[in-house]
Amino acid sequence: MSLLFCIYILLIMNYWLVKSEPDVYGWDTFVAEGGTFWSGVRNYQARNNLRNMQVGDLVLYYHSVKNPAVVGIAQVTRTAYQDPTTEDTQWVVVDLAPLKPLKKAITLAQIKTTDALQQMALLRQSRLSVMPVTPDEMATILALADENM
DNA sequence: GCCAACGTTGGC
DNA sequence: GCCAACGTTGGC
Repeated sequence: MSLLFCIYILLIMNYWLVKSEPDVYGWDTFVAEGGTFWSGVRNYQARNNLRNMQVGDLVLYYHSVKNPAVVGIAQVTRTAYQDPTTEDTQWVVVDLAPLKPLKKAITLAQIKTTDALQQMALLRQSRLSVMPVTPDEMATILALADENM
């Protein structure tokens, strides 16, 4: 890949966060399966976020309810298409594949006490299950997790 | 288990 | 269009 192309990819890349309960579909299961179609979203805002995902976008994988924390990074491998788990054509899924676990999981408690993360949708819209993450927020989380990507 | 937040449904 | 009732999510 040319340098210009790499720069272009970085500029158009978007960052996201998806929630899953570890007892329902945790990171380890996700890794064991090598990825999945992200089904079951039945909320318009979350659906719209799924529709805006592009192949290659990085997705923070968040465990909700039990030990709430960002635990890994996934990558979008296919853009939105009809959710195969319903006949209703208004719902979509994307394909996600695991990229890597975070060296250090970033707990919700930690996010709440980090100044640079106070504006995260995770804190402001607690019930949203698929949400955008800004490049600054992404960089902050990766730094906290000792990741240099 | 409790409760706050909030999206949806349905009566008017 | 408003709002009460209700169901779900998710933190604690």
